[in-house]
Amino acid sequence: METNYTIGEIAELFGLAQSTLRYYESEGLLDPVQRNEGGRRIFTQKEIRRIRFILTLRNAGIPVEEIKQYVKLFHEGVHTIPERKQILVSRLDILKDEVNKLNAVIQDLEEIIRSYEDTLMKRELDSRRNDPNYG
Amino acid sequence: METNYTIGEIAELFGLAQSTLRYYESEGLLDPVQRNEGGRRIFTQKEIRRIRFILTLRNAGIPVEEIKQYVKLFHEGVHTIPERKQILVSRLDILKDEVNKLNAVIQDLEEIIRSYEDTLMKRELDSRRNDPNYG
DNA sequence: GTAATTGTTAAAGTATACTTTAAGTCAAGA
DNA sequence: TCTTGACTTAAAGTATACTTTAACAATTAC
Repeated sequence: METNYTIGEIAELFGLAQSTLRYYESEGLLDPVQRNEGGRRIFTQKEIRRIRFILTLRNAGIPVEEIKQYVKLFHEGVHTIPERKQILVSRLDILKDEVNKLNAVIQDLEEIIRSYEDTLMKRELDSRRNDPNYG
Repeated sequence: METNYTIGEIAELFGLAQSTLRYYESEGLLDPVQRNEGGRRIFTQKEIRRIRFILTLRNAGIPVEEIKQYVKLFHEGVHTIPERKQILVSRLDILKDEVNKLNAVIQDLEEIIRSYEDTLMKRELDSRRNDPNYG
C-alpha cells in the first residue's frame, strides 16, 4: 500500500508552508523527493516519517545545520550511530539547562509581579484611608 | 555617594558589549545617559538598576520592542502599573507554557535516545541488510 | 477548452537583536 | 608631542530559518 501525497497535502498535514518543505529538501534534511512526469513532488510514508523526525529535532531547538549533519551521518551508515546519538544527548543537556534557566526566570518575574501587587495594595489602602467614602 | 562608571566598566560588569548598551539607549530601553564635557557617557546606579531590570526582562524572552513599551508606560506614571504588570503576567504564562513544551520535547528526545540504546541499532542493521540502497 | 488551482524554480526579502565598520574625538602616560 | 586606548556616531552587516516574489508549467473542475 503505497500512498502518495502532494506537497500541498503534506504541508497541510504538518501545518507547514510548502516553501518550508522545499527548503528542507534543498538543505538536505529531506532526501531528494521523487517527482511525477510533470516535475511535481511525490511524498510518501518515507517522507512523512522523515518530516516528523525533523520536526521533533527542530522542536528540540536543533539548528537546521545540525540536522543536516545528523542526516549526513545517517547516510554514512550504522557506524555513525554513536555520533548521532551524541547529537541528541548534547541537545538533551541543553534542554535541561534551558528548563532550569526558565524556572529561575519564572521566579524572577513572579517576584517582580509580587512587588507590583504589594505596591497596588498599599496604594489602595492609602486611597481608602484618605477617602471618606470608605470606612 | 554618587559613583560614576564608563561604558566600558558597565559593559564589563554585565558581560555586555558596549555597542549593546548604546543600542539599548538608542532604542529607549535606557533613558538618555548623562555625558561628560567630552561627550562620553556617565553611568550611575540608576543605569545599573535599569540595565539589571532590562536583562531580567530579556532573559524572560521579552522582545526589545515590548520592553520599550514597558519603559514608556513607566514614564507615563503610576496609573500604568496594571498595564505594566499585565506585560509581565502575560510573559509568565508564555514561560510556563515553554517549560511544559520543553519537558515534552525532552521526553521525545529521551525516547529516541532510548531507542538508540535498545532496538534501533538492530533494526537499522536489519533494514540495511534487506535494502539494496544501503551498503 | 478554459479558468482556477496547484505546483515549479532561483533569487531576493524578512525579522530580531545585536555587531561591526569607518572615521573620527578625547584623555592619559612616556 | 606623540602614541595608545577608550570613547563617539551613523550606517551597514550578521545570523538563522524561513517566506515571498516573479515568471512560468501542470492539473483539475466545469
